[in-house]
Amino acid sequence: MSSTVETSSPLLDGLNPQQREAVLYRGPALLIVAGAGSGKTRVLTHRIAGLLESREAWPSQILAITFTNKAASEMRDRVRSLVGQAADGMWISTFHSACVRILRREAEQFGYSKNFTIYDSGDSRALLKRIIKEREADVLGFTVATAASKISKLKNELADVESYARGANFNDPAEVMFTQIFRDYSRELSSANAFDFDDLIAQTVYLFRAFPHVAAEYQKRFRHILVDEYQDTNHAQYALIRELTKAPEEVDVGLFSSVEPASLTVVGDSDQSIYAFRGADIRNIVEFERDFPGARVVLLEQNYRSTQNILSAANSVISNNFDRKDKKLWTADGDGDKIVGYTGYTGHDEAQFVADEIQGLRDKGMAYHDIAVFYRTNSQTRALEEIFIRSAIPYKVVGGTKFYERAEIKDSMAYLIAVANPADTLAMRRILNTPKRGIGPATETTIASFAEANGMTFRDALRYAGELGLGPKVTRSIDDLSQLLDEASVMADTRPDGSGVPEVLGLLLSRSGYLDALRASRDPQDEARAENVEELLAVTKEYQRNNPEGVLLDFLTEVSLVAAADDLDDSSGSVSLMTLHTAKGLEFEAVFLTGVEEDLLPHRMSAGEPGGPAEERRLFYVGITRARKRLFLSLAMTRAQYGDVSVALPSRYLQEIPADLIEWKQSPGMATSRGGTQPRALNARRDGYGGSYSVPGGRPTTPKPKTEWANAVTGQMRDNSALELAAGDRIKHTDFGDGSVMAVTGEGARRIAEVQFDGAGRKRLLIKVAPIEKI
DNA sequence: AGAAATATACTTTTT
DNA sequence: GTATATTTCT
Repeated sequence: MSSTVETSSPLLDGLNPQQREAVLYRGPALLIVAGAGSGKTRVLTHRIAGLLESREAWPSQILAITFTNKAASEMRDRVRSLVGQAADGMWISTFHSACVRILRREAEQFGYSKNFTIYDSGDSRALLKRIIKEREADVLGFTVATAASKISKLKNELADVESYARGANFNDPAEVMFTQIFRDYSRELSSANAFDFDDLIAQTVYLFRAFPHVAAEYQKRFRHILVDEYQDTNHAQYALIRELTKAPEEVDVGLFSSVEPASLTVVGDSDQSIYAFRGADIRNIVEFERDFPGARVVLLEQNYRSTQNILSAANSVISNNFDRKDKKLWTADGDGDKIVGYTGYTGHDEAQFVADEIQGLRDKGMAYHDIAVFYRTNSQTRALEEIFIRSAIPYKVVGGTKFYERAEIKDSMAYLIAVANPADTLAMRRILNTPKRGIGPATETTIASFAEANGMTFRDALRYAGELGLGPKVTRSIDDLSQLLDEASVMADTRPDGSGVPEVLGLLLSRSGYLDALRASRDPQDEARAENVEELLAVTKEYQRNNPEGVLLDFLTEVSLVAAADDLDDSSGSVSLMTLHTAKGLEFEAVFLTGVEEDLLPHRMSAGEPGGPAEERRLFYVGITRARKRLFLSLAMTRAQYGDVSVALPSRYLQEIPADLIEWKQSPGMATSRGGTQPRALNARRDGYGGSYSVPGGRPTTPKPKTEWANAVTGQMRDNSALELAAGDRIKHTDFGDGSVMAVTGEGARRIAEVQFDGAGRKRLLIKVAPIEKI
């Protein structure tokens, strides 16, 4: 059944024995346990190239699933550089893109039409908001967020309304209500001819299970299925893979199935599982060998990315997670520089450190695009951006508040959706009175009830404006809009003079008066909005240039499925800022991991979740292992969040790194000073995790007294809560020198002094913990 | 209907 | 502090 072909080919050059085995093994199932930086992409691409080169598979028989579109195109490029044009017929895409592709082809099999549109989470939330309001479900404690996450969880478990209702407790009014919400939501989605993100996977599984002849087509077609980041697959994705790797059911009666199940290769690392909150089930990878009996397992532990110091830190952090197979990353390339640590006084101070170090790296010849700054939450970008702008460091925030979430962009997109998928009432309602054309809620209701009474869609009801008994002005507005949509639709379908998406959007934006309304507005923000809309026009042009054959629906699909990491441009010449989640799968010469504080990393929200702190530790591990040469860990003693300032403690994970790996430019020791005893002293032994903590009970070996973790050890800590300060006082700060107090605000532990320093400028200081004294 | 003013939550990570 | 929801006013 299985064999390992012994050959020597360029595809094997420079691979270590384990990598070679992973490339060469042939059999029904292969699990590659790939530690961070162990060359798994290389292994995957060489494996694919090997299959193509030896003619074991045609390109069209290969399905490779990656986590992001960027990873997909990278993989395609690398296979192409190995085998040339043969790479072109393969399916290399994300789970979601692959499912869209299948669903578009098969939609008509089960009551959808192939021009369905995709609801992003914002669309889902908007729909749920309306449903919850209509049902007055908020009195039972339902919010959009709770309903959305519950529905998402259910869909990821492949539950639908009926199966949920079967198990529901009808004596519980909340469960009855939720069933109704879920039912309304599903009904609205299907009547809008739309899928949400979770549907894309779940409905594909449903399609395969309900229509074995459809499933058989794909089971026969795909002979080799490869899945990257397998540790982050959820149950629905797992089920999809299971369906695809079943032996195709032979339709001809009485014949043996002559087609073997597809061969499955999965790559993953349970230590990098960071999407449990999204339904990822680590058991998928842990129990792979049980799921696929006879599976071969190959372990890749040699690391080709990072220095040994970085790897040692990563190993020692992750070893604190119990319930994992022991795995140690190692490199043959030497220790490298020490990890640099810094404790800022505030988030701004921390950002300043990052900016200064980036300039230092730059002076030594490192390019900006080789540097990345990571953080746990998106809101942490603000301080970084402010300082970066002031320091003239070019940067790009990857992901975050996205372009496509802006209202003006959603409006423009809604026009396109209304043309591509007239059944999508949500989009229709959005543009109905955008720009203002005198169609208010009352008119909207009239149209909706007319549509319902006559069994037509909302869109078609617009064609009967004259029969709604409305005023002449409103009737005229509706007519105009309806005609504009028809014209745009004809243009999109027939593409006169080679026109495409940009022309359709241009027509809609100009004839609807939307763009003019923005330009004519006296709200200064509308100028920026108009620019954003023009930016979207530019995006469509770019799209059409890259995809001359692409139609409106293709454009909409692509936009719906972009991942945060997709818009990362390697040649941009700027520093990349992103969340730790977005950073997965990427690598940089130098990495700054910021905000390494309790309540941030691990995030306070994770404390209650079972397995939360362990998942946060994996997140920290992922961040550390992105770095090739230099790693910087930073935190702040105080962090400003929405208005007020709170005291921050160093993350528990910091002490899990051996002390001799970190060189503190400014340690948390003098920074963590708090009043009273310390229930969570920095190097206190913690329940369950005895492991390695970085600070020995005695004196740290760091030379400067400033960098000692002194307070945690000696118990001497600063507590200035008794310090009286008023405007006009002179003070001395250990870092900033002498200065004058300009103002004191706040009360008790929150007292803040605004100080004009003679040498260091104006700072706001939290008096309780500031290293200051009156002079 | 629409704009302006005031109140009110909400802050984890994302395909 | 921000974005959104609700209100009040024109």
